Amino acid sequence: MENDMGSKGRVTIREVAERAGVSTATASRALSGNHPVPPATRARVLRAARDLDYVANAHARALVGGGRKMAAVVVRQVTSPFYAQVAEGVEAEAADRGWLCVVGATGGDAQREMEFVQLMREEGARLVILVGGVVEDDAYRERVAHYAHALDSSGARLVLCGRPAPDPEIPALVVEFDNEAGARAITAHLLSAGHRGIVFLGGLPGNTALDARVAGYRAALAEHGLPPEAAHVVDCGLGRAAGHRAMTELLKSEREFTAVFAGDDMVAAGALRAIADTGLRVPGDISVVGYNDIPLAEDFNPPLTTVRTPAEELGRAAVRIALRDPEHAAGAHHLLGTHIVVRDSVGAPPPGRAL
Amino acid sequence: MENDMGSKGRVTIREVAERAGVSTATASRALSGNHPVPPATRARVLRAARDLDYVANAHARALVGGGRKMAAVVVRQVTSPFYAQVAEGVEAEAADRGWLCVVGATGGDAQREMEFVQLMREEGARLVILVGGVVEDDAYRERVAHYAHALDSSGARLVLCGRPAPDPEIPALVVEFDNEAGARAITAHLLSAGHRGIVFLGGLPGNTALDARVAGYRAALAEHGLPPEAAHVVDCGLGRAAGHRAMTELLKSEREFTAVFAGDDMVAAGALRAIADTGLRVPGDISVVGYNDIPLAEDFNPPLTTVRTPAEELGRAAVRIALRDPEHAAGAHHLLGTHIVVRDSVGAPPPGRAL
DNA sequence: TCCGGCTCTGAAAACCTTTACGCTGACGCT
DNA sequence: AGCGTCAGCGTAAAGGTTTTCAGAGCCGGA
Repeated sequence: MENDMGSKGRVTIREVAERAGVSTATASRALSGNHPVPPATRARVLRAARDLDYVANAHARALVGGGRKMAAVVVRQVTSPFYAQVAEGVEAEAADRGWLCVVGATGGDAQREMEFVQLMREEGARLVILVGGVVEDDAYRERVAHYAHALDSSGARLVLCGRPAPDPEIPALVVEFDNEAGARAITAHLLSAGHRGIVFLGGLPGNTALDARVAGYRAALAEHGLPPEAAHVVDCGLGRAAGHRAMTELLKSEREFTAVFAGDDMVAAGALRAIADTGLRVPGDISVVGYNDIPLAEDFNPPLTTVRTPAEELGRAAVRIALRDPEHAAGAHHLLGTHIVVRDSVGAPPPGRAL
Repeated sequence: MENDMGSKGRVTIREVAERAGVSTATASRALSGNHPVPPATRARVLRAARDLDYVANAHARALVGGGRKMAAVVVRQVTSPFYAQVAEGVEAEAADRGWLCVVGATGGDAQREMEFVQLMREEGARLVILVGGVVEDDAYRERVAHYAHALDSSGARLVLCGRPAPDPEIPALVVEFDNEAGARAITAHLLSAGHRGIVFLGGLPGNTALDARVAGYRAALAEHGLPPEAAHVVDCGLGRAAGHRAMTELLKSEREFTAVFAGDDMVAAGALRAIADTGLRVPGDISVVGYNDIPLAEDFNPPLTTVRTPAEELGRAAVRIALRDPEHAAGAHHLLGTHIVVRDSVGAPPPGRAL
């Protein structure tokens, strides 16, 4: 810093070595600490590097080292609170190990997902984390199988967060929440508050995460001795807008219900607004629960009772598990637990409308 | 893909060249399209590359090419809705040009910020975007000056989003919202609704973004002929928790007021909750406005009147501007406009408490 | 005294791609 | 026929680091 090199190119290890009066080999060893070097020499090299403001060239390093400490996390969009939390977890766990974390947003487009994975292969990422549920069709299965084999052949690991592996034999690792258990728990919560007419808002057939929640919802109803017809699933998909639209429809329909189980908190946000728009009260007239416990869920109107899925922990777990069992992990399936958090959006069903 | 190489190492351009019956130079030219090559040869090379599932090694490419198309965006935390939007904008604009985008989260720690910038220098990032207001002390000025010179000397660009350049001469570019104008506009909105007792919740002296909002707030009051004492700034800083705490304090104090101008939407979220906790109504008893218009602001209770700062556009603008004027940009200062969005959290002051 | 082994260090290879340079052969013009 | 031009393509160098291999010097033990 004191003698800033006005020259254009970066300072290389050769110049550091020269200044310290050693060879590049010794300089490299002193700088990387990879191989023992006598303290005096080491100090000289470090001093020279500091004087010249030397920064190692990560590309040269990666070129010889074969790969690099880099993790990639790909989500639908960064602005979704849930995905953002997962990404933050990945970033944090990566940073803890000195790894770099790059994030890609696909906007839900398979094409962009493929391009991004390809880019990561070129960049030599050693860990690719695909997060977010998805509808599992043939195109999906083929795509993921391709990723898995391609990454595996270059020594990288693939982890699927909340989305299924197309085949247990594939060299990929699955880490997700136990959606069925979570959904069962929160449905039971509604049931024990006295609700019998509970509709599930936000189904998306083929999306494994949502399908699991629907399964948990049905299971809870069955456990309470309700007939299968008691279940009513509105397949409106996710997002605030979808929730608002579907809830508005639902309120205009003939359907009798006293509680809504939203597929995730954003759907719940839309549903709450739709309910408020018609002048009904939550939880006085209708109870609402969500899923995921996004950071602002407690600021909804009213504060939302929901299922807490520790998203940041999901991200951390993904990299931790992937890096822990380098060999054994392929095909493994990890389930993370959830718990419900009770706020103010659930009450007893209104006397007049109890079924 | 059809003949998957079971070998460990990646397929190199040599193998592709060999299979296509050309030299590596020709293969490189055909693959990169950087130099004209007869269609027949080109097709043979592309075919070979596809057969072998060849992926270029980005490191080797960057090594010889000197640098790489990579942008870095560093924020306090990815889970903050505002920062997430900015990051998404950067990612989108970068992706549009085939650039890679890496994000770093500092948690507000200067140490981690420095480490991350250092890492970006090693990685050869050509664009580093520091986003988020910050208290401008000597340590900050020195740090940023160091970043700017260090990055500049290796041909990379530094842009500061919503934070000040320590010195107009420094090789950095500033892109931010016109905080003063936005704050003045929304304060005027409260004034024209009849409010005279307006407190600003969320000051953070030294933080230039907040200071500018406070300045706009004071300016609007002055323009309406109110004495300087009419201004009351609570320096509680940002975040939902801070807003909740400060609002609770404020309600217990002697201070007379009918409206609250929260430093950002998260502070407003906390304030709204604190107000609801005491049984007061918004906007019946107190009006509240926020700043930033985060995606969930319309789901607050009540939907929040706030200032829309197009955060994604800020991110896009940062990379667009930085890449547009490669040379001329140093020291430039760009201001982005904002506008207020009116929802339901502002009403007339209650008759009994109007000042 | 001699030798085995140990520590420290340097030369050079390897990593993979791009590109400057130069060669060959074909074609057209004079 | 001779020459200039140019397309097409290969050789080799360059880019910065790590790591292997081997040499040099030294110490202790026999």
